[in-house]
Amino acid sequence: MIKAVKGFRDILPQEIPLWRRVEEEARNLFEAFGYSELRIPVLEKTELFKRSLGDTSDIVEKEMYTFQDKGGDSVTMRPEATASMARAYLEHALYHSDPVGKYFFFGPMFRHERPQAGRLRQFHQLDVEAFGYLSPSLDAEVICLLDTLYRRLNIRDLTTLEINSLGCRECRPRFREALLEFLDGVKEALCPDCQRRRERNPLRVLDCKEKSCQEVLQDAPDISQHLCQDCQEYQGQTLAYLDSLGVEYTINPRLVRGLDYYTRTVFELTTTHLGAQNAVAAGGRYDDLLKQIGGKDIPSIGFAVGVERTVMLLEKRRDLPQGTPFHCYLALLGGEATKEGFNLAQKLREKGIRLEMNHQPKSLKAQLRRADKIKAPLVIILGEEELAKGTLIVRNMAKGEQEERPLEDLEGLVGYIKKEVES
RNA sequence: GUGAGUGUAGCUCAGCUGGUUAGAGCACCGGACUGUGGCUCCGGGGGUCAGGGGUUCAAAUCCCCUCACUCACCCCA
Repeated sequence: MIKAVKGFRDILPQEIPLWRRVEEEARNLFEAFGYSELRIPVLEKTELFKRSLGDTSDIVEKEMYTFQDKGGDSVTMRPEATASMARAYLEHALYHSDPVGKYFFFGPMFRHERPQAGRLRQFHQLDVEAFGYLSPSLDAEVICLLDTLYRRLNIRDLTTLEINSLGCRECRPRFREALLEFLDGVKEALCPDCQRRRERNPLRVLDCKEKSCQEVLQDAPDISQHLCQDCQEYQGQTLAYLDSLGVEYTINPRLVRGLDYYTRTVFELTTTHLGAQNAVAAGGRYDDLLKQIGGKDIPSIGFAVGVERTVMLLEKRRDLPQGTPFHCYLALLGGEATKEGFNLAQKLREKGIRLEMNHQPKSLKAQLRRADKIKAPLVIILGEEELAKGTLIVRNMAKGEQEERPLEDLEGLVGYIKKEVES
């Protein structure tokens, strides 16, 4: 049997209500905060991701779905949305019509990783980007948006918000130097992974999970001590805005993000409820990215929400939303009644009744059993007897009562069904 | 890419140190109740025991290989 590709999965009907809950809550909230939906393509030129994520990042080095299209171009299925959003923003010169561009996106991302709990090769992100302003109140607003989303979803208490500043193009390199110097002195004591990180992305050594590394790092330089005056003030103001809103967060000077393009404010929403994958949403400021991919020098900030992981948190709650219920089930007995019922079903559906009908010659018992299974509150019974009399039976399943009504009175029937379903 | 674990019905699993027709619960279909659901009782369909090879009189069970899935490392949402 042909099965789905590894790391790619179906989202079955019973899971859909939770997905819709997340999507709808997010859309409403994003729009309330002034963001417009912008839909980006699945495929981009490979170059876009190489330039934005950095050549040495794991995503670019080994996780991208990259191939040659028929024209010979190297193209890549997007592993994240920010680069594409920035590209679209620049390509359409949206900065001409408005100094600040606030956009959101929802869709699948692709990374060729080994799947495990909370990690798939095709996964979904909700993505929020604000292009144009370098302003602490904007940073605080973006973080507050994320905080509000999880409070609305009633899972904020399952998460922790961590914030840090990575510095700007002035002070970040200086910190990097200081860190490299320190790591050079202790390199023997580092785990093999950190030996490698030291070469490729030294900041990443800071959040190594290895206990021995964390001990060695006790005396590592602290980024907050290396921030320039501007960055320090910027972070101070951002945090002050968050404090004034009462957003709960912790400052984590060891928080570094995996992607190269981040500057200044970075943040992560993590959880301990999802196995080894603890990041639920994450983002930060990327003031140099737009220039890096060949555009104008426009400061920006954004974040991405892992939808599967968020849905998994929602599943921790017992108040799961149900799917859309039916109004009624149409049970039919006999060939003539089936023909008549087929037309009746369409008439009722045109009137807005959510109706499922029987399609196979089955006993009334079997049809009622199915009506019960799909939780239809009402069953319309139309058999040869009713047809002969020009009537039909409407049965209220919860009450176990039923009444006979004239077949011709469609308006009356619709009104009756709606009234019964309400009660 | 590395490591570990697990593969028996649609789902969750039992099947002891090899022993005859491979089981249960749930789900599905039907009957008891010829046209009235849920509860109960009874019955039914559904399995190349992941695949291949080996050991043996005999393999779901032991050995080897392959594949798949899961978890973890790595990385990240």
